[in-house]
Amino acid sequence: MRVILADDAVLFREGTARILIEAGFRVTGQAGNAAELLDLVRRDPPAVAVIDIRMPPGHATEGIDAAAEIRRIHPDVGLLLLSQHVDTHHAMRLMTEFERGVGYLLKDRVSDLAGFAGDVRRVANGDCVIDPELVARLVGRKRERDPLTALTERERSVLALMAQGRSNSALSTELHLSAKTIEAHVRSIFTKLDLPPGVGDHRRVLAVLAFLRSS
Amino acid sequence: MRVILADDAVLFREGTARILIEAGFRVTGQAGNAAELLDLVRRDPPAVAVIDIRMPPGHATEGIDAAAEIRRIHPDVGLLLLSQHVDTHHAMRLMTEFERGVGYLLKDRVSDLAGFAGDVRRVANGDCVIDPELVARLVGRKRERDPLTALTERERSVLALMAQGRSNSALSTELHLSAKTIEAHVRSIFTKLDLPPGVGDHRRVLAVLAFLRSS
DNA sequence: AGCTTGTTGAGGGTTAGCCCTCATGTGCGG
DNA sequence: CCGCACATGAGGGCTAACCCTCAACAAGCT
Repeated sequence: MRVILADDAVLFREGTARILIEAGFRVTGQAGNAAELLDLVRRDPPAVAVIDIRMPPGHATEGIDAAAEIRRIHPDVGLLLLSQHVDTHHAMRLMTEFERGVGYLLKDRVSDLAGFAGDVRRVANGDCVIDPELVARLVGRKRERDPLTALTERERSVLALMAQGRSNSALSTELHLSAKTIEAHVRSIFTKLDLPPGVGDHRRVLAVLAFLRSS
Repeated sequence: MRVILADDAVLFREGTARILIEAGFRVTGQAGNAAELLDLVRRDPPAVAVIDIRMPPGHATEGIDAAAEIRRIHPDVGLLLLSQHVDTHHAMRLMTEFERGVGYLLKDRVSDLAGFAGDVRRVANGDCVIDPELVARLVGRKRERDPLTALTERERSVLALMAQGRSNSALSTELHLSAKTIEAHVRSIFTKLDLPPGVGDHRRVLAVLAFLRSS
């Protein structure tokens, strides 16, 4: 069974390649970023692609985006997404966008090589595989609302940059939006995070704190 | 050359083991936590131990602590510490506590397997190896330890309240000081935390982030 | 077609929080 | 006594970030 690996962390990617080879897979390619991954898949579609969610250049969702593109051009390629951290947003997106042949595992929680190889095969065969802790989180998350779930994708991007201590001007430049648009998003974030104006509050800092608590 | 690996992330550890075996090392043991690591080293001291800094149970500094213990009981065992993130505190501790036969590399920045194997050998041979980015950071950091140590007691109080998302007005009320005094302290905090005015920076948020990182 | 949501952004107005200079008083150490 | 650090705070000036209303377009759903 042919597999392609995508992860910018060389040590991890090369190590995983060797593990999969030992388990009987044929690693037909390795990519360090999303563009290389798409190239490799177009050239020679594997049974399954094992993809790190965060890859260059932005280290945000390039892995998932590439996975979506792969699903579009090659619907039969299984997609196993690996992540360093629990992220229910990514998991939710995966579960809703992909109906079959998809997996989402945490790098640090793969405790058994044979099990891992089995998961890769299952995904290649069209099954869905998801880390059990994520299942629990998703179920548990239904009740307890993460305030950040109320934010749109764009708003979350804006807030992530705010949380890096970026100014509105920097956000405007980095997201290629006008200052007015940034202000509109910031205001919406405050509203959705239930941060009304208060004499004693520094709402931007409070929004950043909410973001950090959620990550 | 004999090597022991310690990392609770099975996928990473097993993959790294295979890479080292291919490079000619003999992996005489693998540990998932610090206690197992110490057991293995005591039983059969290797030439070098490759250790993840963060391991169970606390995922804080168990790797370094175990390394210190190994250096105590087997001073000739090389110690290569691996970390997921740049952390100059850990690096500083390593450089001060261990004079030779020590290395500190970032998992995500190992870009070349042969180079990695070479680093492992160098550490086993008593050399010191450190990620170049960390060198740069350390050089820049020589002067400052924890940035917050430069702050006066009063400034730390002010910053703590800022980090709760409080406004200057609230600080003024809660600390029974004038608005002008609050401003003076905030300005001093920015200066001491080396946060000069920058078009792209939101300095208050950056100061809060520095506080949170330090806590 | 109508409605809703999300994205983008303009116009106009306000102010909290920043910036600078200057100053006083206290405590400590040489 | 002098110098320094810390704490406090005044006067004055500036602007990034906030606030509001309004609007256009696209996509998805009924």
